[in-house]
Amino acid sequence: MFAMESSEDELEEDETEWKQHLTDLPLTSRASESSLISKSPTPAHRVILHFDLDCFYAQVEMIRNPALRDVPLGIQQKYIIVTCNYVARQQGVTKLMSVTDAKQKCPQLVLVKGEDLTHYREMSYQVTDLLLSFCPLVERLGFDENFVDITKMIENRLQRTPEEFSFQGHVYSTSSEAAKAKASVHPELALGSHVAAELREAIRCQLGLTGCAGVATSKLLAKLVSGTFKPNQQTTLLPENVDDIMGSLSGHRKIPGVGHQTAKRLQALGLVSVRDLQLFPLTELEKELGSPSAARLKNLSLGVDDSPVNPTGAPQSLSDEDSFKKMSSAEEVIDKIQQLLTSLLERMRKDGRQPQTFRLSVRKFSASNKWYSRESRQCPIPNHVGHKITSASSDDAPAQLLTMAMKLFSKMVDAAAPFHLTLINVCFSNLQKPAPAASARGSITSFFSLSAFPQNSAQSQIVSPISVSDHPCSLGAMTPIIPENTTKTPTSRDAASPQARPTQSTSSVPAEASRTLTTSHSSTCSYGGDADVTATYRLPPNVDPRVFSQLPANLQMELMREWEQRRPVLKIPTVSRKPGREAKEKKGTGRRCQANSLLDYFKPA
DNA sequence: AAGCAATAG
DNA sequence: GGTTCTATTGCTT
Repeated sequence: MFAMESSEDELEEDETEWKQHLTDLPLTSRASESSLISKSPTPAHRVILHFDLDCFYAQVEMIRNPALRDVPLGIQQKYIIVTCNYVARQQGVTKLMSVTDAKQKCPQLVLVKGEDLTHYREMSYQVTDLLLSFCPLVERLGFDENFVDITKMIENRLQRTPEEFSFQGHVYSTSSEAAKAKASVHPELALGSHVAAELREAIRCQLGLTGCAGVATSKLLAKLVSGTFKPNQQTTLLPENVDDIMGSLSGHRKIPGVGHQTAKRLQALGLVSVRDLQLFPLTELEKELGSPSAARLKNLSLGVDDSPVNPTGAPQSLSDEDSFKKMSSAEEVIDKIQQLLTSLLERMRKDGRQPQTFRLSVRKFSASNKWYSRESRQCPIPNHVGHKITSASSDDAPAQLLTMAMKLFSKMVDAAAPFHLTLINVCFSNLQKPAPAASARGSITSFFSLSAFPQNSAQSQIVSPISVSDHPCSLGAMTPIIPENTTKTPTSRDAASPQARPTQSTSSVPAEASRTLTTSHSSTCSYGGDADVTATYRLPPNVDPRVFSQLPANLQMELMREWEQRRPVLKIPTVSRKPGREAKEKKGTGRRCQANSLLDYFKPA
């Protein structure tokens, strides 16, 4: 906030020298041009949308309790206001302000506790899913932002109806009069602005949320431009104004990807403004940051970003954490880990996937090094334990995980000596897709869910999205909330049908399935490469070979790969336990006894 | 595979 | 900047 203002005088002298280097820089990436297998070489002009919900947590709470609409509202986590509504902002409350300061600024401020992210997380995924129902290329950034690559959609629509558009919303640094003339120069962006407006309207009428959107040719530019008019507005950036918007940034720290550490290193080189970075010789920058980072950063400073919108899919890890002033006793630690595990296990069970690794993190207090330092230890989750997490019947998963947690804990903290923790985090990662149901119906269902998620970006691009104006929301007469669509759209990804992240291996599941899939599946049986596949591989005992052979070949391979993965490769002995101790823990004779045995971890060695 | 640093909202 | 409660990516071993 108090970053030094750039003193351009010092740097002025060398500018001409630097400018020469500047001309050597490729202004666009040529990477895709040399690709031999390029089904779709990245088009010259992409259309990227960035969506950013207004004060997201506050909006969610105002939906849950409409009485909060017109009062100054702050969302409180521990002793800080993490966000607040616009009524509160008018009275001087800001993000990340301490509760004390906020109350002083605004005595009538209403506070809602926001440490439990459940509702925010759920609403966040509803927004992403809604966007996914229009277009398969959606990338999440935190809980309240999404990128959408609508290039294909725009191309299709422009070919079909080459109608003339003006812009919806603002156009960066150009008057509405001038914008009208620009619409024919940049029809993709003009159309993009209309798509952005319709998607914002869909989010508003189906979910009740408002937000900003940015329309541009890259993620970088879409994100930078989306915030220029707030709240609940949108703006489009034209290519001719790229230099303007980059120059408008108050410093290189404002470039997405330049965090505190990078900013410090740049400042050590005498660089403060974005312009400084643009003019600094790449070779010099490489010495400080390494070649790939330097090139990327320099391009970003010039407003050049060819990074793709990577479909996010289901989360790669689930974690739960709590922070506190001081935790220094064994009993507290055990109790806290138990609490965290309980809620994390419930989330894990709803997700349906099976975690393969478990991590425990702590933050230790140290007066000198108040700095952000966490330590963590992780371990594989033995197969039998992993299964108990999802198959809800078994009740002793918590106990086993607690035991594992305490083993990990003892690797970080010598509990025999005094300790002072300020945070504990538990995390499941390496999440594996659940085994598909064995019945025919189950297999068909999993066909739906496997195909419903974009498997990779190249394939997904082929999807011809429904026209935005076909969406129920824009038909006006439709009731909100439930899209009247077909069977299972990606919109309905939920606890019942979690989607694992798209695998990297190229699956040939037809991408059109995500949109054009209807109830008629007469064709699916025609693939039948039955004898070959079923003969060469062993199917799990609960799978009917006849049903399996009727599945499309690509799905068969998908399933085989999964089963290969989860086959009892071997017991991983990393959590080695002594037989005696294990026996003692297994009989859950009660919480008291359990805790007592766990306290062993705190005894002197 | 493990652990951490950096970045993000 | 760091607070909070997450989540991702990339580096290093």
